[in-house]
Amino acid sequence: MAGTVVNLKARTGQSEGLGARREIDLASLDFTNCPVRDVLQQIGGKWSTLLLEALAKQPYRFGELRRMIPDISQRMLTQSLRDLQRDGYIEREVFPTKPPSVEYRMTELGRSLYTVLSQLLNWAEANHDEVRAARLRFDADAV
Amino acid sequence: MAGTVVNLKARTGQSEGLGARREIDLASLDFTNCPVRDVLQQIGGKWSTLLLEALAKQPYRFGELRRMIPDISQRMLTQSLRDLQRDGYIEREVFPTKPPSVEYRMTELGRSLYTVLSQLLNWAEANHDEVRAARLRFDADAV
DNA sequence: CTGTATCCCGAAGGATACTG
DNA sequence: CAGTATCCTTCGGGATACAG
Repeated sequence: MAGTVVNLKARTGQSEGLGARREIDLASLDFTNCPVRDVLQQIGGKWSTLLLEALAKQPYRFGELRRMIPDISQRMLTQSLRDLQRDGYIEREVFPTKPPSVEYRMTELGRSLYTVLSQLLNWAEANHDEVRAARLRFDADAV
Repeated sequence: MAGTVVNLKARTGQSEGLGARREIDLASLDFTNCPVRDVLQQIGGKWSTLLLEALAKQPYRFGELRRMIPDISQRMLTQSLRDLQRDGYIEREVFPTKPPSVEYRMTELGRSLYTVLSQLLNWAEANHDEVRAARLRFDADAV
């Protein structure tokens, strides 16, 4: 089972020490190969999960996605799709039609991710009210 | 099952239309009550999952967390803990000792979240290599 | 239709100093 | 010990215009 302090150290790019006695070495913090952050940073983007949700259902073309998410800018749609493609979550196929058309579809890796990601999305939806209630309580106490 | 285009519309703060025929109303995009983004924004923070992982294991005091994550600034540690507390994921208890000590512990809501969140963290750890490989391939093709 | 290229702004986060 | 307060930098992301 993951999720212990050992993983914490892995997250900050450190190797685990010998015991609990030794203080951690502050130098040489790399951060570039923290697996969790490396993945979460991507799907933590403003539009990533939205696109994954859409493409999990079926392939879509650029313009279709654009219409489905009217408040995304063209720039961010392109960039988000590129990033998802770069990480191997989605594929891009160009059809050499008269006006060129491009279709995006989810890969197996993407589906694998979406399987666990959707659990989190469902949780968020299901517990949103409780979170909002907690916020109201907190803000009230803070006067 | 959630995670369809209907949810997409919910994410952007819209109510679902009557059918696929009608174009969505571009006006009145609220965004403040998009459940998924409302929750994901929090745990998408740079230190949130790290703190949740630590506190999922056991309660910790401020300084302990600080030592466990040496590259977090005091400012961000305070703020991240506050935010997690505000959303109801963790509790803060002050012990009126000589130098005051404060302990943070996970709530039931936090454990509930962490149950599904840890699945995602495990996935990230397990598939990190594949993601990195996909990136290398993408970057190579792009010349 | 599917993008690139620029410019720009606000929010996230780091460094440092000070406090009960 | 456990924070606040202030300043400053970086970066994600929006608006707009142009292009193949």
